[in-house]
Amino acid sequence: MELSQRKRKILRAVVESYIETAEPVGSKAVLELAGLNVSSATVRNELADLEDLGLLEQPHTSAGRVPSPLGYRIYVNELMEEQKLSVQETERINEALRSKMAQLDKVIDEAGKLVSRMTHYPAFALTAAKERITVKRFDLIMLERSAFIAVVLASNEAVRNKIIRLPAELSEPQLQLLNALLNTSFVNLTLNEITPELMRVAQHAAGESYGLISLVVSFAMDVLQDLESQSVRTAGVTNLLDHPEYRSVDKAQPLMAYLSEDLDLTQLPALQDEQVKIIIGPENAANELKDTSVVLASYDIGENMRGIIGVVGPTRMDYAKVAARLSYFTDSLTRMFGKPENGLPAAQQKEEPDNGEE
Amino acid sequence: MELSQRKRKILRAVVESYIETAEPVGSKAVLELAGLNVSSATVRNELADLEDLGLLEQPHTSAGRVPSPLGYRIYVNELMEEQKLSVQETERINEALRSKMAQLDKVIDEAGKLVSRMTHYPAFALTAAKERITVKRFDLIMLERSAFIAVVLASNEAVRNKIIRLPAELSEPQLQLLNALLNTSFVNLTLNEITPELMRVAQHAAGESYGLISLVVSFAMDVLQDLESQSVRTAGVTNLLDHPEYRSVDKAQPLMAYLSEDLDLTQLPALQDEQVKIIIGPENAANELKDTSVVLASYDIGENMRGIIGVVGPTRMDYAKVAARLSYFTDSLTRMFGKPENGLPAAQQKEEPDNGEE
DNA sequence: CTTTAGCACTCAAAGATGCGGAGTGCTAAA
DNA sequence: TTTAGCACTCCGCATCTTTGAGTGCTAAAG
Repeated sequence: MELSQRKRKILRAVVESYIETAEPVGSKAVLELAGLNVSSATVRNELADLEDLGLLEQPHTSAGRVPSPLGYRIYVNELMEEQKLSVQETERINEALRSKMAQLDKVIDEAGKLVSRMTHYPAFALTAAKERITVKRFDLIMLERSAFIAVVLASNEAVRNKIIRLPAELSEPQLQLLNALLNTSFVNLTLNEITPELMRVAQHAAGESYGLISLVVSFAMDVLQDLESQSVRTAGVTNLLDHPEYRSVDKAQPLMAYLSEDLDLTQLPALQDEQVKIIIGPENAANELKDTSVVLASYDIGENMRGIIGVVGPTRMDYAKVAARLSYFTDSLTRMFGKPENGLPAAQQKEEPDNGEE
Repeated sequence: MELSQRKRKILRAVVESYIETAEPVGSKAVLELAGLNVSSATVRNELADLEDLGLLEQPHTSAGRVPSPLGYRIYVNELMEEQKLSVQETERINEALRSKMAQLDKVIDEAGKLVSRMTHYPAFALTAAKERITVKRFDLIMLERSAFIAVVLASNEAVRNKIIRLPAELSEPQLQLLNALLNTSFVNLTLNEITPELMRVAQHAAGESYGLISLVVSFAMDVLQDLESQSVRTAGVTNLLDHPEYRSVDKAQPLMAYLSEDLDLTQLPALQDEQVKIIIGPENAANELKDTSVVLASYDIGENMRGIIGVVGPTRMDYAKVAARLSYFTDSLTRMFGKPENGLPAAQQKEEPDNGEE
């Protein structure tokens, strides 16, 4: 479908005005905004054409026009101009990243908050493993005679630990033995490769040990589970209330509840690398989002993890602004977590963005 | 101030009816609810008296009565009946505790969510150290030639770790030396006892080491800071919208923003042991809460940590219900985290509610 | 002294009415 | 193809009215 230059100008004017004011746009307003040298009647004819094409809608006869989802789609694909961030703004983002993101664990949490604050829309953030995660190494640290710390290093460089207490005492050599056994039998296995049989065999090899093996291994399994599971975090849900389409509680409530409680990630579309994806209204798989738009972007944490950040807002969302901020933000994150090329420079910066534990 | 028996009955009827319906209560309604054998005119006289005493208010002449904050206070202190939880409900709570709270770290998070779900009001949860926390022990685990894991065991039994990468290589003996030095110089010190001088001295004692000491120690300081800082978590904020006093966005928005972003804990009153505290409307220190009530209860995690859980709602909150659930919940938590009396029974249960790390 | 019945009064909430204005579609002329 | 003109539509807003729940007061009864 080819639109005339004038129609494109008009469509763009309608979308941008509606984004700004949330009021239906009339022919006179278009005239000014698009800077056309024709009369309002001409514009009206064009508007009627655009409506026939399904790009605009009329809330009722004799009201101005409002973009339809399809209209937004065309705007986003063809008419929208890339927004540049101001230097100020990029600095604010960088500053926030530097100070808040030192701990890997806090990334998801803080990322959502920051993006939400930047855009004034609710945001969510999640990370997911790119591949199955395994235990790279076990370390057991003696604490007292009847307790030790189990430290698990996972394939994605995450480290987790737990104090394990025993119903009996244990000697240092025993612990060493156990440690060695773990490091030979349970390393480089994905979650479902760790079978009960394997446990039984190892148990047997260890001789006694009060089911010690299984205590440590089941902790390791918890860790793997946890690392592989996507955890979502939602932030800034109350921002919704600032936008006129959610001034009524009846409108806002279901969406807010969905966002803060049942956000369903399986409904997200696949995401290409390095790309901002915009999903407009009914394009959303989730019913709760049929009247809202979602802007998504992804970032990489090292080699094995990837995260997604999304912004949710009314279809009348300022796509240009949100997309610009989101893509700058995720780019910065990816850069920040870029793997140290040769294995050592990370520690040279004063605050190392390394793999840390909470 | 002594209230006649009849006045007490009437006050109670007004409060309970208003709690349930959110509508001003008229003389006829009181008549039925309180089961009095007098006429409505008599009740009207009594209502007028109660209003003079400052326990009731009238939204406008010729509307029914509504409890004043003082009225709620008297109701809470003298008239409210302890609610019993149903067996079902206690079972639901216990079940949730068992399955969700295995990890210490998740307690705050989950506690807020659970309480919010139980009460249908927003809830917040936090923990705080009872005393200054110190590092009990350091362990350094060699990873590769230029990286190791630092494991810090804190005095409250929390364990934290971090991978530390170096700009140069390091031998196992060097690492051992470093480890020993840490365990002699930086153990049992509170955050502000770790001075720059101390660091310099240790640095010097270690000879070279590329500022390694300071890398590990500053990580330890981060950990101490983190463990001592109160972290708050808010949950179920959107529940507010279910209550008629927040049907208008203008009412709901500021409170929701306050709860999810700037909740200020310093404004909480001190809390006695084992007690549910109810703060009604203007009794709150924070301005944002002047029109809402807060129900607080505390629980203990082992010996050194204590947590607080709070529920926020309109002054017309179902105090009896909320207080009952909250106190049952915190009691259960305290019991669950009760220190293993003799040091070993914790591991005997199948899921040990022990000190774990995320 | 307390309680009651009766009555006039008040006020919010909800419906009815009317008007102004923004914006349209259509027609006929340029 | 564009434009001016005009009748028409319909929302939003303000005004007015009605309704009904609930009050306070008074005067009589217990």
